[in-house]
Amino acid sequence: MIRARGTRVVSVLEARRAAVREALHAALAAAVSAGDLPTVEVPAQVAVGEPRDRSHGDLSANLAMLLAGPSGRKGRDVAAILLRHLETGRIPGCARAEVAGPGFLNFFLEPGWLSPVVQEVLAAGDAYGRSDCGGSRRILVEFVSANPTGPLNVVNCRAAAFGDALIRCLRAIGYVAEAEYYVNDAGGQVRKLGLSLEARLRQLRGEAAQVPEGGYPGAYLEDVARAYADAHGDAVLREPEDVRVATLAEYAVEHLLAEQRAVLERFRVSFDHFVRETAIREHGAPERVVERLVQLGRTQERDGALWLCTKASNEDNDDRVLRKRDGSFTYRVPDIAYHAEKFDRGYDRLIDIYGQDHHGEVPAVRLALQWLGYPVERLEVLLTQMVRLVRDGRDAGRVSKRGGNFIAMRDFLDDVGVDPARYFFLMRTIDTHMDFDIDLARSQTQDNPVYYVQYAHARICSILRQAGAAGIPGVPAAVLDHPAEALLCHCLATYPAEVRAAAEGRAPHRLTAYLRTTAERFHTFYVQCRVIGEEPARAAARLALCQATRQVLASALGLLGVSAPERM
RNA sequence: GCGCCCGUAGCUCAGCUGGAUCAGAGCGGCCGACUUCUAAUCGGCGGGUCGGAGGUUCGAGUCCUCCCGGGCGCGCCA
Repeated sequence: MIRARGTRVVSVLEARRAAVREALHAALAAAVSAGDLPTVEVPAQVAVGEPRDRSHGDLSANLAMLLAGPSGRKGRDVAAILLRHLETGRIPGCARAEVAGPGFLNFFLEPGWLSPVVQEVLAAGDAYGRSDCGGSRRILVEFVSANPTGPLNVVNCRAAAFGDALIRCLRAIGYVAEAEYYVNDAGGQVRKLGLSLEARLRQLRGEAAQVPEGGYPGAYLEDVARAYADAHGDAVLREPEDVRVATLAEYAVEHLLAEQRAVLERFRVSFDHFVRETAIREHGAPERVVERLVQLGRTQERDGALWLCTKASNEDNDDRVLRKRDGSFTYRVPDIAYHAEKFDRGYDRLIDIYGQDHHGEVPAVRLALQWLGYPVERLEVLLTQMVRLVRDGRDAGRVSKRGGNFIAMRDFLDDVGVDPARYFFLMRTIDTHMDFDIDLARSQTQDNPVYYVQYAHARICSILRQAGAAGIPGVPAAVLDHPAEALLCHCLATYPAEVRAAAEGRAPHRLTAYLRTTAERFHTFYVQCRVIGEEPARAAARLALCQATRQVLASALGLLGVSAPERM
């Protein structure tokens, strides 16, 4: 490991890239002063990447192609000129460089040049892959936020896995990220919930009550009714209607919310804040939002209702009602007030994770917030696409929060297991309309990719146990120059960048791809390279590689909230 | 009709911030490998005009336009 500029640690990969970059700049200067190239502006971003195909070298630069336009020459010609002026001696361990393709300069380094990364990983320990890119900036991530009118389902499961993994990734790169759940515990739906519970309670007493039209007919309210009766009897039924409904609605909300929290906890998803709509309404925030929007001239009275004039903005395709004819607010008013309140709490960035079926509401909320003077550019709305259920190879109906066809998250976890469920959802981008094969999920034991990765971890643990018993030290006693070792080292070296990309790109699914590649390379290494029984220096070096690989696998799995078993 | 998302191998999906050395993985199919650190593994074979057509560029799966196909929204429901 090389220390440069104070305490900043530069990895062997970064250091070698920097050396290539510097050598290229020197070559360019030499070429210009020799008159081989016209004076050109040096591009700010000279990419020094790692080619996928190993026959293309270890590092690759696109500088010549960037200069092709400005210098009026072909990329290949510029590359040849640069190569002529290039002093490969400036790059440690550089055996040769060559021109390839449309003008790439490819650099071939000595075998095993990435070996030092093993010590970097082991020295950094759990901190390897973490960074302070976020600079302790505060991010609030709101997700799941399901209505407290029923159990969570598979769609919520997708959002939960994504939001939680994203938060873990953001924290890993130095953001102060907080998880928030917004509880819609007010409004017409909650009243209907109370009425539905009342019907169930009456049914318990043998009355011929019916769950009202537009209510919640799910069987789960029968359980809630029994729980209520056990705790409080049925005296509430003799109260006046408004007291009756409010009491039962509140009970149902608390009961269902507790169930939601329990299943989320089981799914390893925890929230820092549960913010309730009733709390937002309590001090008149919705009224103030409407007043200000009226004062700002962004509203219009029409047909007895108050409308937000969003259509004129070109960002929404219709105006939206704020206050209904009956005088009550639509759900979007407390929604706007809630977002205003989130801004007021002083976060540097707000992230909302919603289902695609709510995307139509986003423009109105954004516009209202913008008009109210909030910095909406700091609000990111991420939409998770729908999940299509497939059973017996056929469409088993779409899953939406409002559709009747859903699988409860609790049952889903019983079938599939937490690790596979999390991994399964995190393998795909949230933009994908994913097919969820119920049969495959049920049978997933060996086919699920999560086991492939976990197995690599368990295999390493087995080696570590036996090597420990054999007294083999894990130290860099030899250069790791076997092709399988080199590929594995490369995975270790790119891990920090991968974590950062996952966090900043809001794309934790990148880590599942990374894990697969790393596990695959370990399995290949396992078959091709033995640890125990090799001559001592090589055994020690390979053992260190195993330790470093285990550490990175465990770290990446941890960012996804998936366990890293020591035995399987 | 309008808005958002998607269209890549038989199936399910990757392909990072405005392109290059990007056509991939897994599963399924076929053939091989357990007396040595876990075979939940490894090696090999076959498989795609990247929905279509234009455009920008030295270069497009990736960017722009249009078209086709699918999903979801477009409630004084949330």
